[in-house]
Amino acid sequence: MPDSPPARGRVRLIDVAELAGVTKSVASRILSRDETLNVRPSTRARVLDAAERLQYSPHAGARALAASTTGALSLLIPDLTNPVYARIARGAYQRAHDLGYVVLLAEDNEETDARADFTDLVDAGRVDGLLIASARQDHPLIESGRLAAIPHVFVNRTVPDSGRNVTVDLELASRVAYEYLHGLGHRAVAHISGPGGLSPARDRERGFLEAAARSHAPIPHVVHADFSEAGGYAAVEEILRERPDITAIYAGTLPQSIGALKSLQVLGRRVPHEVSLLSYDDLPMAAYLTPALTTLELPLQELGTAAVDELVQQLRGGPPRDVTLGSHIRIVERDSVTSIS
Amino acid sequence: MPDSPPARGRVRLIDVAELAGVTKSVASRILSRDETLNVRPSTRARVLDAAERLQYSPHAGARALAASTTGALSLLIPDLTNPVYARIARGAYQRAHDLGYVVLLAEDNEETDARADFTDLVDAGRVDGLLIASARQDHPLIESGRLAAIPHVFVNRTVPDSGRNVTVDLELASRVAYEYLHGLGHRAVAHISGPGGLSPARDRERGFLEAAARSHAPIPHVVHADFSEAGGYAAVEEILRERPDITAIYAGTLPQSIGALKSLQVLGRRVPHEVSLLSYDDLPMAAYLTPALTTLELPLQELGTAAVDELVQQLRGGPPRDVTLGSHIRIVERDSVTSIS
DNA sequence: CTGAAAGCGCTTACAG
DNA sequence: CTGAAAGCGCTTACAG
Repeated sequence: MPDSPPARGRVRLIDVAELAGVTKSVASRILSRDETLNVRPSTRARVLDAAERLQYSPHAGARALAASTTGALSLLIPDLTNPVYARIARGAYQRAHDLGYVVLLAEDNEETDARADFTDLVDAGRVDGLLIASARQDHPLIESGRLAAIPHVFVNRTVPDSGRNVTVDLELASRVAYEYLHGLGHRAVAHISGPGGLSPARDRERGFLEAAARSHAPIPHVVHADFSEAGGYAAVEEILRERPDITAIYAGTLPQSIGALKSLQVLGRRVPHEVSLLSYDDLPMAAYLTPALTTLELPLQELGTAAVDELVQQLRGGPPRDVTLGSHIRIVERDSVTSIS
Repeated sequence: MPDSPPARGRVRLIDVAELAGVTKSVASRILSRDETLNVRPSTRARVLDAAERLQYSPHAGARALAASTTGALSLLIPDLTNPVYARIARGAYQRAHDLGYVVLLAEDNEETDARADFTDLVDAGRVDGLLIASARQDHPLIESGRLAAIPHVFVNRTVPDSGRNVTVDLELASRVAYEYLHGLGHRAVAHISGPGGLSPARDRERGFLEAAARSHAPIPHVVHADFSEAGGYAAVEEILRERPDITAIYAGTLPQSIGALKSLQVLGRRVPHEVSLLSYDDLPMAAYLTPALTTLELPLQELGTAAVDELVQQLRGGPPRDVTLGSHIRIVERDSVTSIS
């Protein structure tokens, strides 16, 4: 018959220590998997067993105070409604969990107060490190220099010279995109990029242009637009006004593609027979649009995973470094792209 | 010339106390806005000023230990990629921030380990309360009884007899939907509901059926399907097979609507001329589909706000209660619904 | 109106 | 191989 658990309140380290017949010190070291510790196997077993029976879970705050380590990471994303980030987040959650960390997700964009988030999470000592996927130009956190105080990585964006960018090889991805279109005979192609100088957009754009140059093909027509349906819609209007000869469009995000599709339809250009549309990033929805979208599939979950790996390496004293993911990039062929006959 | 901040490490309560020339006790009480405290206004001002100058931010862990209060709430959502939850989350974040809480978002579904999340967040003492929007049947947390230990509310779902459900009035919403279709002359209508007995789906369905009964109209044909594009696609196939006379369909989620649209098109039924499609929940994307989707707009952000309000009331000692949001429900008319001529 | 002191639940040198 | 003790940064009765 097992001992009855403590009458009320949380079970503390002292409770498991007493159940196991040791002191807090030993119990603590055993439970935190201190490798340098030499204990009799039977003692270890008793402690582990006691913790199990009492369902012991250490108080995060107490541990944070004593060891100045929280076991938490924060993931800052620019837009909760964007599925791209949801998938990065999943990869991050899962890996963090496996490594014994919990990840706290926060939305961080122009409407949101980055300073406040930072205070609530970092200054308040709730997290050990930051995964920053919030693609803002001149991000206030970067400019303020406050990031220096805490380990961090940039995910899916690149901050020049930071030496801690974890990204998909967007140039490679865009090259794959270009060469796919080129291989189908398209020469008059356009690209719907992002607004201003956001790094993912910039990299996609550069890769696309370079691939065209490498093929000695005409320079693609690039249009800057919001990462939204409305952005894609307006971009297509502009493209067709200035370059009515365009036969293929490469859009930077799925919402842009949806807007582009609509615009093409309103303007009476049939997809793919008159204009082919290739979308960046694959999602289930792409298969259900009309026509079903041909897309570029990217290793987003892996991106989240890699970002956590890098951050945890830093927490363990390793140096920050850039990581670029180049595999798992492929075209998912559906009905929105066809060859030039 | 201002005093220089402490040389290194975090600034602590004792630092601001010393700068202000008082003890930690007083500083603590002033900074935590203890209403029962009588201090000379000048003392209060000195302390507040010192905290400001030193950029003092209390250590969350230390506070959690001493006061057993964390200032954090956790929002559990079933699917990060679903924009419905993103909008609830936004409402929640914003209100929580205004009330001095931080909200920690976590994805909680079948693939995820709810027990682990609970341990990491609740047992570890990282949060004061839970906002549970994860619409799972027989949720392990509910069954285990572990929720009894922590204040919580259910958001956008209803757990019978829990007395702490914060929801949009889905029956009302579905009644609005039904009456809209009915008013346009539709009598042979179908509803794409959710899988099994999930509470939001059940409530939508009931409201829709009741509205039909109240109008002495034929009973709508109800089909159960996954909350996904594939679910909507399959549902339409089934509907048209069994009830080829249907003139209008009411879909429970936007992804279902996208799948339904595709299915209708593949089966050669023109929308809206042969079949009208009304979608639950409005998002920017709806306007860019073809045809643009007529939708039911819901107060999702308000739902997040209300949920936080209720949870915080509980934290302040108030009793849990059910809250139903009935306003801000309206039809956004676009091109996927037309009248019976 | 303000201060001294205990205590929240841990970790971690330091002893033995 | 194990224990005693200090200390992390707060809050909160309790005194005065």
